[in-house]
Amino acid sequence: MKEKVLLGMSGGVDSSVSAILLQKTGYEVIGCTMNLLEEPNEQSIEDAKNVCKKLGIEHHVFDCRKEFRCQVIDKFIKEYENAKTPNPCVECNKYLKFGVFYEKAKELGCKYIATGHYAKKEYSEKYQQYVLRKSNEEKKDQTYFLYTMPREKIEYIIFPLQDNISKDRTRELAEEYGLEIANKKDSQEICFIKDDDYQRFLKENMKKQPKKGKIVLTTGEVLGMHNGLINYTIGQRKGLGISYKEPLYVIKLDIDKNQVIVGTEKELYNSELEAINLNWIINVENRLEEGIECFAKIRYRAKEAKAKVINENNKTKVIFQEPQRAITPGQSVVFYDEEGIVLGGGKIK
RNA sequence: UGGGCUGUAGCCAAGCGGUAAGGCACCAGACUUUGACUCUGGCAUGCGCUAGUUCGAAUCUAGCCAGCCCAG
Repeated sequence: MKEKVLLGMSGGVDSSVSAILLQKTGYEVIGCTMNLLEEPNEQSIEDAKNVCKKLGIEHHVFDCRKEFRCQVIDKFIKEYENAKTPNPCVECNKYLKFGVFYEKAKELGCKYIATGHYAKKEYSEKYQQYVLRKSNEEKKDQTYFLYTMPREKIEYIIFPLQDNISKDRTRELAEEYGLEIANKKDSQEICFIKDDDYQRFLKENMKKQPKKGKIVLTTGEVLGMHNGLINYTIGQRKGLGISYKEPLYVIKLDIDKNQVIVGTEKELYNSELEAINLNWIINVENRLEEGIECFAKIRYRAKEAKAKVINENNKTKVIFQEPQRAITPGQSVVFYDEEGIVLGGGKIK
């Protein structure tokens, strides 16, 4: 009997091609689209349905609006209220894909769940367990968003694209199989903000309105005014509206004084951070007292950097060999071993 | 009021007789399953104003205007 897989389908190229690949491998595929938004993207659902129809597989739409609202959107807003810079995609994977979606799969009698992520799952002899590993397509690798995956669930997730060499190849496959969405643009920006204007979104959805405050140079010199901390993030250069002899970047957001602290590029570098809300995929917690040597990545699209993760005074510190640029509270830090296997990750405090 | 200095794009600023560098800011695009960063491109027919000298003036001359400083 064929094993049943529940595949999350966004209506995009990656998840559609995933459906084909799963089917070819011999799974019984059930497609599903999670409806996350108050104003659903009908086109996405339609596209996913059409692909399923073409392949002759079942398709379901799950209403996940409530979970998405409270686990992703509300948290996103709250983080900004605390002068952090959240990454909603990380939360969405944690609560929706590995949470709601996984439960739905069980209800439908599926042993596995699958997504169109660019990431690898494999059994590791070294760790004697299933692991998450960086995709061969380094540029598209999405393991950064997936580190919250519970250790025991890894065995049951499938990334059909994992042996695929590239995004271009994915599109070729879509073309070969005659999928109409083969040339659909990659998704990007924040999915729940239609016009990509997250500042407007926050102003409309925050309880307290952002307050004006001072923009201060690291020397203490006041250079101008800002329209609310929500409009800024660490490392930001654009939108400061200040002219200076050299480019200025946001170094720090001071929530108590309601100030944006700016400085020069070299003031952006730091060798240390504190991580919270950690999730370890590989069981290395017992080595945290002595420190774990690994490669840490502080933002999507950043290069991993040699670092040591160590517990000190009940805090988890990450100490980098080379200072890192613009370490930003609210973003995630993800740890890899030398082979690109995800050890775990956490949030930057 | 006398003496000195300064006036180039939104800001800073080169230029010193040969046809307006650069930086910041801003705008557009690329990149991107978050926000940033980054990259590429755009951005003064005109140099406080008005005359003049010159083949040619932001550059020299005169007058005027504005700001700053020092004297009273």
